[in-house]
Amino acid sequence: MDNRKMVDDITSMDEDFAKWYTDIVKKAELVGYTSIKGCLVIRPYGYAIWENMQRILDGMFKATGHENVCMPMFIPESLLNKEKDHVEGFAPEVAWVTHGGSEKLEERLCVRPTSETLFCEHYSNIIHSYRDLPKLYNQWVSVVRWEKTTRPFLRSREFLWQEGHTIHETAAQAVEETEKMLGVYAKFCEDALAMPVVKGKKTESDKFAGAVSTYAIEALMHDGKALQAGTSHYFGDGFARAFDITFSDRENKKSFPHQTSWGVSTRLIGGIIMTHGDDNGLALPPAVAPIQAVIIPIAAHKGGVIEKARELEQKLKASVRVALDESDNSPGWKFAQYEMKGVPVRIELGPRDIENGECVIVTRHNREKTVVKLDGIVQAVEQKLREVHDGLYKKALENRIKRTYDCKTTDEMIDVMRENGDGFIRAMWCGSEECEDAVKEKTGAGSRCIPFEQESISDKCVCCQRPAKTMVLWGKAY
RNA sequence: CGGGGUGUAGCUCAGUUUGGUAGAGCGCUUGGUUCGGGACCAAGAGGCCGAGUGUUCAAGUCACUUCACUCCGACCA
Repeated sequence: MDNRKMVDDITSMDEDFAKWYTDIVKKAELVGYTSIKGCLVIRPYGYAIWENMQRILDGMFKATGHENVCMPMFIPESLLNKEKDHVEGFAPEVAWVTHGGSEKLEERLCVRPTSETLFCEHYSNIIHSYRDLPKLYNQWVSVVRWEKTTRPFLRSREFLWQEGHTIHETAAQAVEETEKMLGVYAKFCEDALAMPVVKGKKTESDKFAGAVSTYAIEALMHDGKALQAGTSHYFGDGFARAFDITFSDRENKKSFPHQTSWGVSTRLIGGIIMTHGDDNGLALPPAVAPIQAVIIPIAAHKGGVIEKARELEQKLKASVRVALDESDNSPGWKFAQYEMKGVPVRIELGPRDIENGECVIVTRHNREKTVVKLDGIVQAVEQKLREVHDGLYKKALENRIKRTYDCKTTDEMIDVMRENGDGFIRAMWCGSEECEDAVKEKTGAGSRCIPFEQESISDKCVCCQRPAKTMVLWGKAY
């Protein structure tokens, strides 16, 4: 394997990970800046990744019985104010519309930071009987949160996402939905994005504004920082009471329904970059890569090369997202270019290969070269795509395992992080908010989640040494 | 929101200290030679020096304001 760095205008990730990240999003043509802080152009290559993610996720939502809808982008202030915790959580970061044309509005409108309130207003209009339940809705929209610090994909002021909103007859059904959708997200991250995640529950202080409980999937990035990759919330009947959503139940009594919401966003693209990328650029998981395989003709001016390359392209087209680069850039330039863009598989085809009835296949994540017969090219490329997915997943999982540490005291946490850099720390917790805050204060690592898969590291709290209740996953977060 | 850094050609940057006709490399265009890891030669195009106000005979350069990007914190899902 050849690990030389082939692209010298990307900052090395070991030297400056943050700079490396911004270099990648610019050089791989994922985003462009605009004159509004934190509002980005998602360029065709970046958007194509999102479209692939959407297509796969949308299929999973449909398969679990959900319907797509679309709510307005404005929320009247009075509507946002109806649920106390919710408005307190979101008010500091909403953008307001105060004028229509030159007329000042009677009531200002906020640009949706999330759409719970709109869904609730709608539910109150359409739900009357237990026969109207459940409603399993989802929408693909953008939302606005006026963030102070912005970073492409990871934290922007406007971002694309999907938000699922469901409403159920019983609490048990809503809890089941919350857990089911978290599972869908975890499966998507692992099967489509090759990104291993930890499923867990958020602590009280960290849950969504207005939720009874919040579940999340947490991923560990290459630099040891955690990324919340998706969330799923159980609301109980709190929103229903605040918005007066009622139905006649099976005993003909007035009853409050139970709700959930869940979302993932373009932030996942940031997660892909920081999970799989290296000093040569992006490395995209095949399932979402806009181009899965690129054909590079060698000595394209020589007789028969271009014709053979086009023939190959046609053959692959049926089952692979394939591109043929006929530009007159040098082969070396193209190698570097497509590596930077993270294309999983490269096919080199030159006069020598054609003579032998073969071609060279190179996989992005490890740069391994394989010579294959042109006869079996389709199967060979499909096989290589699976290898890239598995290779990316394995590499990411190994990074997480290597960077996950068990600690019994906060001093141990500090030492571990100083010696090894950031990562996940598994440590016990007594359940008090004071200790949660103190750990963050002392170590810089906050609570990421209470993993579903519990293990007893110790019987005492990592902070106060009183009896521990649960194991918590701690880490520095994006 | 606090602290640092940066805005000059499409990109990366020099020029600012000491005010005096706008620079380089890469990229781009045209033609030719090349082609198995970022090729070479020749000719060309390309700028309201982030925006605004001020000082000055004269501002990329000095002062103030503002916007954006970026890093570190705080906040945040």
